[in-house]
Amino acid sequence: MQCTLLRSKFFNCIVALNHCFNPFNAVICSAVVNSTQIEITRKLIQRFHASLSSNHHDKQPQLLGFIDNLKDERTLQNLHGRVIKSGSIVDLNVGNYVLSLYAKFKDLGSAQKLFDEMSERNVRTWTVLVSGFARIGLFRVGLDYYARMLGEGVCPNGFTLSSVFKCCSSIGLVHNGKAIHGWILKNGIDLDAVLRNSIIDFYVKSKEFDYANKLFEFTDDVDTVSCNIMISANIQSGDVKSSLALFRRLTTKDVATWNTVISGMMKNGFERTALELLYEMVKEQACFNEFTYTIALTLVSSLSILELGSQLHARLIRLRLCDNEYIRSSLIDVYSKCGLIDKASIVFKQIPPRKQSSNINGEKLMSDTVSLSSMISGYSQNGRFKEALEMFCHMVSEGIGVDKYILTTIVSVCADYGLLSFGEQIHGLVHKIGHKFDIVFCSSLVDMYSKCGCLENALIVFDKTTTRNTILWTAIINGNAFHGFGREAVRLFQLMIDDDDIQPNEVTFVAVLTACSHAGLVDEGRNYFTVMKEKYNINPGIEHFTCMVDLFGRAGYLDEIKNFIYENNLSHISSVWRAFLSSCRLHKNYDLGKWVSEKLLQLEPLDAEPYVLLSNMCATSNRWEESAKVRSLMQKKGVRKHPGQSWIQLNNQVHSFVIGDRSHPQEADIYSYLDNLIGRLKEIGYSTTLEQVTQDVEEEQQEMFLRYHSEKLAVVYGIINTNSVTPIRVMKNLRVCTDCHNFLKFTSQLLGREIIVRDIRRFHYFKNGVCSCGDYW
DNA sequence: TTAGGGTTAG
Repeated sequence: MQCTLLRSKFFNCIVALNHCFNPFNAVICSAVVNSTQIEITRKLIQRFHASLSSNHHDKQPQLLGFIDNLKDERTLQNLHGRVIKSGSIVDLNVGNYVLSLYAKFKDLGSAQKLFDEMSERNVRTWTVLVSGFARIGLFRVGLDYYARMLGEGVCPNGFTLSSVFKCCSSIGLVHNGKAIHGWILKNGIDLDAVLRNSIIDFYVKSKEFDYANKLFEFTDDVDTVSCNIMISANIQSGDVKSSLALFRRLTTKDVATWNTVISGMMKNGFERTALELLYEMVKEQACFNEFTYTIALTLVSSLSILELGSQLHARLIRLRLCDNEYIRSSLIDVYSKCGLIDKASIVFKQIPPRKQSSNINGEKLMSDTVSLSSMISGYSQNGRFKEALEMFCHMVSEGIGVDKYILTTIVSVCADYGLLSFGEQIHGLVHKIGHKFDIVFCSSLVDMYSKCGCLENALIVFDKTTTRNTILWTAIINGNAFHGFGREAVRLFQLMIDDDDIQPNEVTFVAVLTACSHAGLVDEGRNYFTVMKEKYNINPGIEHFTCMVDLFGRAGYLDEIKNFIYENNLSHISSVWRAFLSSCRLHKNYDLGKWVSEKLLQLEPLDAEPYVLLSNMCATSNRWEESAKVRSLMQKKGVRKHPGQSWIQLNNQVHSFVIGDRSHPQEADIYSYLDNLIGRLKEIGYSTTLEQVTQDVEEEQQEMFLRYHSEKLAVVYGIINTNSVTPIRVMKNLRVCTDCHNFLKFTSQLLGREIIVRDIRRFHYFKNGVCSCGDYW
């Protein structure tokens, strides 16, 4: 019934369309066809157009009106082609109209073609091109047209100049914008509201807030748009208070006012205030637009409020707004940051087949690069490095342009995954394609080189980065801490504060406390913990408390830890007990370890670590029965140990191993070499360290548990596939065990090989039988 | 006039 009604309504529209050019019909027609019969309507419009005789040129503007309403680019192209073919152009107004529609449809390639065909041009013709290119982000091309326009003696109008100001502010041509403003004043050109607001906006975006303020103050007819720009100006200059005050004073708020203030609060770190304002907006029944939804989703993502994100998603599906690129990428981000990467992937896969816009002046414009970037980053945030890398490689092989966001994410994937050679290639690629090395990318590079074992390269990148911030400094401090250079990390921390006058943040203190802990600098660590609270007003978080426990524990101050935990009300924080337990193991304090594991198990009954550490400690003290009891309890509760995994990158491939792994194509060579190597190592003093074997079994059998640990397999794979001077770099997802540590020391001595192992805590450099950690890890 | 993706710890 509904369908018949719709069809009859549709039929009437078409009849009306065929008989007259009443725009009212076009609106009805557009409303119906938007959701149902757009293809048929398009054909009818084309047929209708074809039936027009050449003396119907006066009808062309009306036809263009239909096309405009229907957003029908194909018919526009058809009309354009037909007119060219018939040789009957196009009066200037029709030409300008078609041109503006191309610009509206963001098809600037066709616009340029038509522009070249036009025998007559006026200021509007030029302005469509200037503003069209500004709208799609090709600001330099827009300015080129502006320069050509001036060269041909055409005088710009307010619309042209508005676009020119947008181009100038977008590519940082502050002087040029100021010069044009001077020219306007000198020539007494009328500043209507649109042009005036464009100039204020230009000054705001160029961070010339004084100029913006002056122009705003001298404005008699202050409108909502200029107030919105000033709210944004205050927010950008960090004056949140003034922007909120102006917002509250404004009686006629539009959707942009709300959007500006909500996104401004969010960008300044006041997410909760932003959320309250969003609810206030709903309460006041202000209408959302696509910008509001994007801002709301970004807010949801930064606060990880999955439920609100899902509600917004449902509404966006109902409103058919999910095809908006901003909304889609924000949705992907919401699901990624809330840990639902598969849901993010579903949203990503709903992108229609890749649209590639015309190739303009050698620049390929790709749609939805940001969604791709969000997806890569989502995979990375959710630990799915392989998928992130695959997606990146796919982009490169398809010739899809990568930008600084994607490159930074990929470098950070290389850091987490320990892929030095891949990370180096990205570094080289950025050099080659001439991307600017911004500070975010550099921080990511410093971190990558540190985490891949190349602290020298991290230092080179750090030294070359002249403008430094807290994150860059923290990355290099942390790199030194991770490599065991605690004193150097502390020295850098002092340099950062004293010489560079950069404020440390909470992460910097985690790095410096870790450095103190690994270097045994107990007094310095205590001092920094106090300084953090008293001088920098940073309240210690879980990470800082855990670092302090680790600091005391490594230094053997086990009794002090107990007091520290209770004095600071930390008994509910499992990471603190975990660090305590590790210290008990390190100092072989079985009784205290048992007590600590019980505490930890009360908090984390499903965490494998306390069971494993406790059972290891029992085994070390030959309390096999107790050790077995712990293991059996673990099994009964269904707790599974996180599997140990080691990997090595050779020739652009990652080779992963687990304990006793037989899946590698070279497994026969690996095992035979390893067995032979262990025999040779025993001749120079290596013996199996049994303290980490947790089973009550015969000694020979115990040794077998250790013999094929994943790091041994990965290192042997490296030895047999590289020349004798290449350092072997292996990554491990757990802490390296005592036996493997011994094995690696003896191997480095026997074979004269440099072996670098990154475990979950730090780097170990094995050379000539010695490890850089000093057997303290 | 208002919108999206990237870096340091865990």
